Amino acid sequence: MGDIQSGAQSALHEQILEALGGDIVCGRLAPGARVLSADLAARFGVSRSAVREVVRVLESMGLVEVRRKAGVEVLPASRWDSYSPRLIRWRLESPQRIAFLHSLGQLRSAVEPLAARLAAENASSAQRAALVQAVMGMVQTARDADDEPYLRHDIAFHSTLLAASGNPLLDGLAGVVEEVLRGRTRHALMPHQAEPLALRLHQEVAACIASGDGPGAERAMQSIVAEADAAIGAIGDPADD
Amino acid sequence: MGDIQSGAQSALHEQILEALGGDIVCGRLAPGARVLSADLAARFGVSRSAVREVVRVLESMGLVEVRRKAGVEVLPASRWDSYSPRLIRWRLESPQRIAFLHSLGQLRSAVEPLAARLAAENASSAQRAALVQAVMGMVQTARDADDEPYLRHDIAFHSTLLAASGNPLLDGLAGVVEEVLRGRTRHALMPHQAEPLALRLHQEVAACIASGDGPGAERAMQSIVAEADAAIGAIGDPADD
DNA sequence: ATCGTACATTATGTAGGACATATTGCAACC
DNA sequence: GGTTGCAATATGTCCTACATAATGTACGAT
Repeated sequence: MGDIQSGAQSALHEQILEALGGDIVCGRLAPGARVLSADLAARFGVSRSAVREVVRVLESMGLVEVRRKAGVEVLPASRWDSYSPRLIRWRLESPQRIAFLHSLGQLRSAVEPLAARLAAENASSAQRAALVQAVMGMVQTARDADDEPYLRHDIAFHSTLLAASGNPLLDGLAGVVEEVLRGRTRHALMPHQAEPLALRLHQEVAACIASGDGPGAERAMQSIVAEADAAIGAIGDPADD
Repeated sequence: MGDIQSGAQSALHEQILEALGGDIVCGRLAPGARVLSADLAARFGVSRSAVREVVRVLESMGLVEVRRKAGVEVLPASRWDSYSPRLIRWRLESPQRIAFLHSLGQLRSAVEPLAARLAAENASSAQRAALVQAVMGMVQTARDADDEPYLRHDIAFHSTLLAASGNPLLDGLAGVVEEVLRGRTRHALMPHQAEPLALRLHQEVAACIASGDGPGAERAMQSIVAEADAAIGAIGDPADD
């Protein structure tokens, strides 16, 4: 809420988008609430042009609906299109973050094993090498698993795997998975040291894909996602800031 | 391309969004291409404001990136966020429609069986009843499976099932699945009469969910998606308009 | 001749006013 | 009391003006 800081020059609509979107996703603007775009302009201290662009984007994400004469109406969560990376990020910043991470975990448990099997069949040799490389990077940085370098290798692993599936829709989930991994680290849901089991499973997936063992890759990836979801539960449940 | 028809009043930006988005997704505007927003305004015969709103939405979907002084740049498909219902629709209208439907089929083969199992565990009694109801509607309209009433029941079945999973992210795929079913009908990829096997499988899923049989629902749903994907291949491959 | 830097050009970012238009809600009338 | 019509209002669109930042070029130095 409140005014927009005039620190970062330009990207004004970006800031307003973040503010408004965050307000809606976190529930500070409840579904059914109506706001007049003129009021928004006044509240944020910007022109109507800027507000209109923001509202258009929110509308395209299904967060709001704009009705002539009635202002913009906040829509219920069921109408949001949940796979916009921005929306994912907002949800990971909302108080219901833990529940949402579990939903993401369930989705990954269905999608990533399939992607692993397809990757074992379709990956290019460069991609197979990149997967092995990523795992090596994870092992080398495992002592600080809650730090940026480990995160980067983890992201590279999963992104490469999804891309290697050869299915553009599975690849399209790379951004979502990345937000999950980032959110997990950012919100201190990662152990300081990487789980040895997790590392071993990542190695196995990479090895199976390298050798073209689809079912093996699928099984190992199932274990990865199950382990990850369990870890969030263990850490996240007590300390629910 | 060309000018915007002045027939439909208002919703101007909507029309431009459809035109521009379609051009990009169908490849008429190739990735890497740069357009000046002033040129766009001139081409469509509208003001810069309208174009700006459209460009913002396209940017939020990852279709374009706007660079100061360099105009808007069309991004490669890997950058698009693939799950926007609009984007799905555009892709189903593009020449690569058949390939995309197979990608969607793979995704559904991972997601919908999981959703069916979860639905068997979590569905409300109203949802269980709605599923049975939807299947009954499909049976009754099965003689014109390529027609609107059958389509409506089919959509109701899958949407209800995804919602009943209790996972908002799976529910979030309802729009995607709906576009698949609609696209399949619109582009004449449905048989005139419904496959008896498909009907029987839908009945089995509904029955399993009604009785709380998760694994059974999962298996039957696997068969549904496999059958659907096979059907598209059979019809779509020869007649690839 | 090539590289680096400084500047002018240029297209976007933002603001704000103007008019058109559709929807809402009230009021009058049947 | 229900229906029709009118007026108020907020959005849709357009236009103009100025600020700003990035690009590409030209100049100078090495």
